[in-house]
Amino acid sequence: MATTRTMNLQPSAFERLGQPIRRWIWTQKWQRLRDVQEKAIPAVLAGGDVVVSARTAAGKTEAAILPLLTRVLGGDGRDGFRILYVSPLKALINDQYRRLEPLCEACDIPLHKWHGDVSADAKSRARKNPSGVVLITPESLEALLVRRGKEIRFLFSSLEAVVIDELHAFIGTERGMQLQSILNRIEIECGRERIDRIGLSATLGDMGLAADALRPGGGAKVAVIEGNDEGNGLRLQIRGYYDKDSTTKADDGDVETPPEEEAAERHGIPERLADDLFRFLRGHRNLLFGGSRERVELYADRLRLMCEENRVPNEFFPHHGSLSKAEREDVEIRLRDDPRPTTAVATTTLELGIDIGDVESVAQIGPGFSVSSLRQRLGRSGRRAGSPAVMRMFVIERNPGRGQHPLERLNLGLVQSIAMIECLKDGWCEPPEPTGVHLSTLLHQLLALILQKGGISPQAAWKILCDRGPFKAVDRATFADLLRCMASTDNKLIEQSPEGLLMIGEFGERITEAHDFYPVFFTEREYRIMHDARTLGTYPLDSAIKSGETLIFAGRRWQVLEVDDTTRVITVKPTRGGKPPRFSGNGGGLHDRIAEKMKRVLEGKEQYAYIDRVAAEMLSSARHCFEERGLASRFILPHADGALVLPWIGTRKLTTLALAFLARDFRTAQYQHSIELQDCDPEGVEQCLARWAEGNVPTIDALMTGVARPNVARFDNHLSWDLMTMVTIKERLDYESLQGVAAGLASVGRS
DNA sequence: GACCTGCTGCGGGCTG
Repeated sequence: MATTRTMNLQPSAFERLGQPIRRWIWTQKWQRLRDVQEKAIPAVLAGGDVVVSARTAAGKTEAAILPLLTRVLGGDGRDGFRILYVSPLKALINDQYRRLEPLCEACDIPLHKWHGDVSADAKSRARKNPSGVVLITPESLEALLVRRGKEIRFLFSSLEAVVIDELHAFIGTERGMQLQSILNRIEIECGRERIDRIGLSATLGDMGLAADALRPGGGAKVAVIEGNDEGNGLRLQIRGYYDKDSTTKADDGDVETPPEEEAAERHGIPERLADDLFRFLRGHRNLLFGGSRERVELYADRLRLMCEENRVPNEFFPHHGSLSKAEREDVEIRLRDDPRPTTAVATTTLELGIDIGDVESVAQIGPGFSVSSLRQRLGRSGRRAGSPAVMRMFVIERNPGRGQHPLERLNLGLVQSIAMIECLKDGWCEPPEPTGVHLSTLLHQLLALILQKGGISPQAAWKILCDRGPFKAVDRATFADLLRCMASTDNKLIEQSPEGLLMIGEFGERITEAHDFYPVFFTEREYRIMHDARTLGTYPLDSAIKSGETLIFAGRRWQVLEVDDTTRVITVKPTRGGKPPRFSGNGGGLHDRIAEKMKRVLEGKEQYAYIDRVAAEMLSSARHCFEERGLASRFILPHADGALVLPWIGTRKLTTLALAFLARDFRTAQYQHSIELQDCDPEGVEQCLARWAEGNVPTIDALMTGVARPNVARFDNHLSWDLMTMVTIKERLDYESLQGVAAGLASVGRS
C-alpha cells in the first residue's frame, strides 16, 4: 500500500484542539490520535474529574495535556499556574519535561519543573511569576504549602486542573493520602469548590476505586476513560527447576567443585536455570525481575560471570533502589538508546513508567507478589506492532526427597505461579485496599496545616482534614484522641495558645524544621558505598559489615577497605570473591483470591499448556500429595509433634489467624501459606477453632500483644497504644474475618 | 516472603 501523508483523524477530537496544538501534531507526523486520546479529549474539554487509564506508553500524558492546553489557550491569561502536574518520581518529571517542552513552546505556554534537584533559583523565579504548567512532586508541593502558606492563593487560584500521573502508585498508600490532603488544602485555600482532577492510571481491577481515590467521597461523578488495551497477544511460559541438580551433583565426591561455582550453587541458583537464563536472554533486550535486591545482585553477578567464561562482553546489569542514580541511569540509557543487546536485572524499579523503550521479553524468578504487578511487567514488552508480549516465569522447587516437609511436597511456588497466571487470564487483578485511618499521615498533615496557617482551631482542622479531606474514616472523637496524644508530655508535638489555636510544640519544631519533614514514608538510615570518587549506592545501617569482607554490589565484586561510622561511608575496591548483600524489608501481602485459586489448581485435573515438562512433573507430584493427604476437605494436618493449618486464605487473614493462635498460647509459626503449631494436639486445635466459630474469639488486645513490629508508618512511634491498636486492626489485620475463617475450618474438620 | 518513592531556606564565601 502506498504511504500517504493524509491525516486519518476523527474530526471531533482533533478539530476541537487549539490551533497551535493541531499544528504541533502535524509537525510530529502522527498518523492518528491513539484510542485513549480520542476518548479522553472530549471528556477533558468538557471539564470535571476524569480518570484516564491505559497501559504504559499508550499516550496517556498527551490525552490529558492536549485538551488541557487547549483550555488554557482559550482562557483569559490570568496570573498564576494554570496546570499542576503531580508525578511520583523526579525521573518521570525529567522525562515529561523533555517531552512537553517543544509542545508548550509551540503554544507559547511556560513549562516549569519543580523538585528537589531543580535549582532554588529556578523555583524562586517560577514562584514570583507563576504561569503555565508546573511539573512537581507531592513533597515539593507540601514544602510550598508549609513554607509559603500565604502565597498559595496567588499561585494556584487560576488553576484549570490538576493532573496526577501514575495515579495507581498513590492508591491506598500513605503518600497517596498525603497527596489527596494537599490537593484538598489547596482547593480550600483558594476558595475553590473543586479544581478539576485528571488521574492517569494503569488499568486496575476496579476502576471505580481509582475514581474514588481521585476524588475521595465523590468517585461516582468521576468520568472513567479506558483505553483500548488490546496488545499483540501474549506468549507465556512457566519453567520448573529443582534446587539441586541431582544427576550432576549427587555423586561427584572426588571431583573438586570450583569455590566460586560452589558459592553460586549455595546462593540458590541451579546450574540448569543459569544456563537457560543465559541461553534465552543473551543477545536480546530483556528485563529480568529478580524479586528482591539481593537476588537481583546474585543473578546479575552470575550472568556476568557466564559472559566472562564465554569470552563475550557483559550485557547483564542490575537495577534497584539501593543503587545510585548514576548506576541506574547507565542501565536505563543503554536500554533506551544503545543498539547493543542488554538485560536489566531489576526489582520493581523498572515497573513504573520510566522511559526505557520496548523490550523483547520479560523474565521473572518466582511467582512475584501480585497479579497487578505481573500485568505492569508484561506491558514492558510486545509494544512494537506485530510482536507479542513474551513472559517466562522461572520457578525453583526443592528436589523431592525423603523426610520432606509436606509443604515442600506441595510445590507451592509453582502452584502460586499457575494461580496468578490463571487470575491474569480471567482479567482479574488486585483492587486497591480500602482506605484505613492512616493516623501517621494525619499527624503529619496536622503539623503541616498548622505551619501553613500559622495556627488553627481544632474544629477547623478536623473540618479541613477529615470532614472535607481524605481522612474521612477518622471521627471527631478519634481526632480529639490524636490531638491529646500529640500534645502529651511524651510527645510535645503541638500545644494550644490562650486563644485556643493549635500551635507547633517544642519537639514538633524539631521535626518540622528538619529538611526531611515533607515526605510521609518511612526510610532507614544507610551507609554510602564508594569506589574511588564514585558512589555505587547505599547499604542498610543495621547489616554489620567489616573491613576486609567481600561483597557483591552493583553487579560486581568488591572488598571492603574501610567503614567510616561517622560519615557513614563504606569504601571498596574490586576483587574476585564476594557474598551477597543483605537488605532488610517488610513482608508483603497475598490476596485471598490467589490463595483460593491455588487450592483449585491443586484439586483440579486441568493440564496447563504453558508449563514445561519439569513444571508439569512438579504439579503432578503436588496434586498427588494434596490428594493423598485429603487436603481438599481437611485444613488441619498432624505434623511432627503438632499440627499444620492450611486454610488457603490471603496474608492479612492468615496473620490474624496466626495471632489468634498465639494469643491462646500455641507455639505458632507462620510459614509460606500455612500456620505451624508445635507441641500440641491436633484435636485441641480443632476444639479451639470450634469455639472461635461460635464467636468466642480472642480480644483485639490479646491479638495486639503478639504483633512483632506494630510501628510501620513514619510517625507511628508517636501514637498511643490505643491509637496504634486502631491502626493495626483497621489496616494490617482482618479481625472481623476471624470468626468466619474459624467456622470454615472447623465445620469441614468435623464432617 | 518485598519493593519503591522524597527534601527548604538562608547566609557566608568565592568568582567574574
